[in-house]
Amino acid sequence: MAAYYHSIADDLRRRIECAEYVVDEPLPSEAKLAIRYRVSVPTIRIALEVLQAEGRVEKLHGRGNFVRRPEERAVYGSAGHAVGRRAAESPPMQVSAEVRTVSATDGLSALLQVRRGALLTEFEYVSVLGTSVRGLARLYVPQRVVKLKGPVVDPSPWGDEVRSLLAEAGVHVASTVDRVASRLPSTEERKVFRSAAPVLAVERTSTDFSGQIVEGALLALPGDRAEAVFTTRTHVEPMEAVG
Amino acid sequence: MAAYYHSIADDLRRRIECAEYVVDEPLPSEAKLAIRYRVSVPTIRIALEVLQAEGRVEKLHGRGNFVRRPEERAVYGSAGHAVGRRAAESPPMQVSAEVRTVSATDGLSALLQVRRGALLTEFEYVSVLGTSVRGLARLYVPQRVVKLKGPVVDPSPWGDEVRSLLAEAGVHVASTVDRVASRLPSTEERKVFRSAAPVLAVERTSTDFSGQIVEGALLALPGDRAEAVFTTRTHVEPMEAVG
DNA sequence: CAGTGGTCTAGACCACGAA
DNA sequence: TCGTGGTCTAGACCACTGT
Repeated sequence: MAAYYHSIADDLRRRIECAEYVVDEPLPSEAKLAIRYRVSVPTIRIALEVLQAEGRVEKLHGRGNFVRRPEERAVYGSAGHAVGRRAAESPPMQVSAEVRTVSATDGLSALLQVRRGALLTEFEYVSVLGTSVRGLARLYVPQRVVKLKGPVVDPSPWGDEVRSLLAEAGVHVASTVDRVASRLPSTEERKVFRSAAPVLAVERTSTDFSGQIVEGALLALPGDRAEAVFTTRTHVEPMEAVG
Repeated sequence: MAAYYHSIADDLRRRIECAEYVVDEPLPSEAKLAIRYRVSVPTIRIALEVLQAEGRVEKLHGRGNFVRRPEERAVYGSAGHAVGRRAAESPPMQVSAEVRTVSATDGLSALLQVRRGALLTEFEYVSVLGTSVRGLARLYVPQRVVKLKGPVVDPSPWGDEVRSLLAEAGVHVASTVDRVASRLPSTEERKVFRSAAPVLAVERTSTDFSGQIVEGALLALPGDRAEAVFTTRTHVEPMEAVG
């Protein structure tokens, strides 16, 4: 009943932790593993997908399945609130940003609670570590709220500049909500991430003190090479019924 | 280049959104879909996995692939800070809780920063909606910090009682860190969730004002039927470099 | 029992990367 | 060019569900 590919994944995981396979080196090819475990290649591939989703293996097309450390994943932290020891471990990434004006699609209109077609400033961030993409971030600010201008210089991985730009324009964020879900990558994401591993999808909205949504963001993180961290400080005084 | 299973997934998604397939009704069987799209069954299955991970389809062994609404997913909110409209939408779940004493394994010892073998009070929560499990939560409190006692009555889905018990014992949580990652389910989780969909894995630690870890938790949420939401309130005064 | 999805096989052919 | 992983086929057999 316990699928055989799980036994294989467990065995490979154990061998990786025993350093039988070296970090940043490829495992034996899928064909060889199939022979060793006396199963077909697709079965081996499913076992490797399990390890990939754990961040222990990175599949590189045409090269092999490389042993990785899950601790070296990139870290997304809410609204630039850098967090604890993990943040320090997150390796420095190369980030590129583009700014343009778009009009709200159905999805964006629901996220930002603006009418369909409303003008938005879009900030598109791509974070890269070495040759591997660690995150796609699209931030949106309704131009009704404020008309921000690019370009963004020296961008941070998750678009913290937008918050600074908002503050400079006199728009202050009071509260941010991050929704995190897991899904499989879209065609585009699969191409960019070069991976079919599950994606951490983050939907974020920031509101000002009047409750108006002043910023929204859609992030896609490759689940095998990134994670999300949130810090909540408990107030000393027990407080409010939220409303 | 764009895998054909993605086209099939896109087509099915569109038909679902056009209400060509009814919510809570099964799609045509995988065999029939394979004939309709002129592909083999495994290809159809991959397309359905995409929709499953989006929460649009629930696969039920021996019954069929049922159309679902992603909005009806259960919501995990950090440390019981119920959140916005989404929380209201999260349907009420049946929750069972067990309390026992365990000694720290390697993983728990790293999470809680206690020595291996240290005694811990474990709270195990299982949340169910109808017949579908929506979350597994294991909370740990080092007995060195305080020796809590069960049983827990009328448990909440994510173990908020533990926080209350801590407070009653004079232990106050100052800060909570949630790490969210995506992985494929373990053998056990696959059995409990009855699904091979990606799991949202949450590692949580709570510290008191002295920085000591007073509680830790490991949560597994079925990615196709649950999501995580975090709310961050921005302080009015721009503050500290965290360190 | 019949119909469904779950796992697995033993191939085929294509796309990618390095030499 | 050759070895790698990515996609897909056309089955087989098992497990689960409802009748």
